Amino acid sequence: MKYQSLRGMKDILPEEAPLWQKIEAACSKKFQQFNYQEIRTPIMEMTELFARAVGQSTDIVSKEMYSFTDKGNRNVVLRPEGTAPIVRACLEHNLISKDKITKLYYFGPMFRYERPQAGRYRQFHQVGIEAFGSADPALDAETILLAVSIFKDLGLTDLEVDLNSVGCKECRPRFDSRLRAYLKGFIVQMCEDCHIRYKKNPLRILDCKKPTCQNITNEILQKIGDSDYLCADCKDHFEKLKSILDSLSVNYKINKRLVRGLDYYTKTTYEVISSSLGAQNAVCGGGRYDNLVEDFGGSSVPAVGFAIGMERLVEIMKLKDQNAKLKANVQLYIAPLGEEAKSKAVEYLQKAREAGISADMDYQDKKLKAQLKIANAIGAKYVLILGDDELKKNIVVLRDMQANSQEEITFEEVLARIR
RNA sequence: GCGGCCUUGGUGUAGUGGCAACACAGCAGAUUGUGGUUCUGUUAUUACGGGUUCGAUUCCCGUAGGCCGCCCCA
Repeated sequence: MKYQSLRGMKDILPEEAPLWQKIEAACSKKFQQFNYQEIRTPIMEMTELFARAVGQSTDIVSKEMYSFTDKGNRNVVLRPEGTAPIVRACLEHNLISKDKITKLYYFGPMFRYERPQAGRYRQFHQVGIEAFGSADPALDAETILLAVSIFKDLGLTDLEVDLNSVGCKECRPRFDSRLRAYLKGFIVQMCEDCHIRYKKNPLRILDCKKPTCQNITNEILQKIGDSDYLCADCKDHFEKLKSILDSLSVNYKINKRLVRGLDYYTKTTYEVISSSLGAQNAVCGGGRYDNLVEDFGGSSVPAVGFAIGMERLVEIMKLKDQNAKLKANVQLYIAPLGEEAKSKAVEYLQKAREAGISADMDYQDKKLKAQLKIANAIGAKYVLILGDDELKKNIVVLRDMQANSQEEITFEEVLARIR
């Protein structure tokens, strides 16, 4: 084979596309119920946008961006995530302010130059939401509930919501230095990556999966207690969020090791994870980002949002529902026999379609037998057979494929019958 | 970016240092214009490039891609 798709990119084939459509439909229905509006931003942005929002030292920015210079010598990237472009668009078009709530959703491809693996692609798709204008934990809860209800609508039950708070710009630095102090004596025993994290982002050490590192952090997590490291405001926010979720009967698990890799998160962070996905188990990730709008030069507008990974969601759906494949359902298949019949068939086909009937015909001059075979394969309900005899009599043979019966009627009667 | 495993028709799988096998799908046919069953035929430069060899699909090296783990995340 001469050409193949680029590494980490994949084709969504007709067989799988209906599943994507089903998911997209379920999402947009929910978004509307929750009063979110769609926004579509370009897939390319200036490099700086992400360096600033996501964080210079994060993996996404430091090694995973598809960046290049365009013909005008601009530094551009294929977007690695959806939040930064939306904040940019909102500020550019004045969509947000601290006096009003703005709720948006998006759907589209994202790009990260990583080593591909199951559930991890270089081009992948996210559906996500962003809600601007309120620091109320009830809004955090709304976003979590929205994600959960989408999964529920899709019939997915074995998912787990992990919840944490990473604090704000007041308490996070304090916690970082407290963590460093705790870890100081143990750091020599820890892994290489944790040494880097110790300097760059000590919170991430909690997220390390190596047993030796976890043993050390286990003790620390116990010492730290429930949410002692948070300031009064963040602690109150976290407590309120938990009680709202409790009152809504949303199941969640506090996971103090949940630290997300994007620098803009403050207070609430959460993930929805599936046990059936292997290492790449997060189907949805989100949280609050109260400083991002201000960092981008806007006024101080708090915000919260999430993103769902489409490929991973599709994967779970496929595991759950092996026979989710949908056949094309054509109502009428026209089978002409001979040249004269073919031109009449083209005319009938167009009339049927204009009447709102999904219809198709043979374009390969196949024998009747072969045409019926195709009609059967595509799941046609009726086949209209048109040969010299029928042309003479100005009627058609309408065959009911399920009932295994057929009759001679006029084309007008066919339309009336099927419609 | 690091480590491990893998790559044979459209799909799923055999197999051997000497003609590449099977199933399913596809297409064609089984006397006139009738499908979903049956039968017959047909469908591959064994991922790509190089090396060893009289001869490589098989052994070796490289490349590409996939999968798994790390990292990270959706």
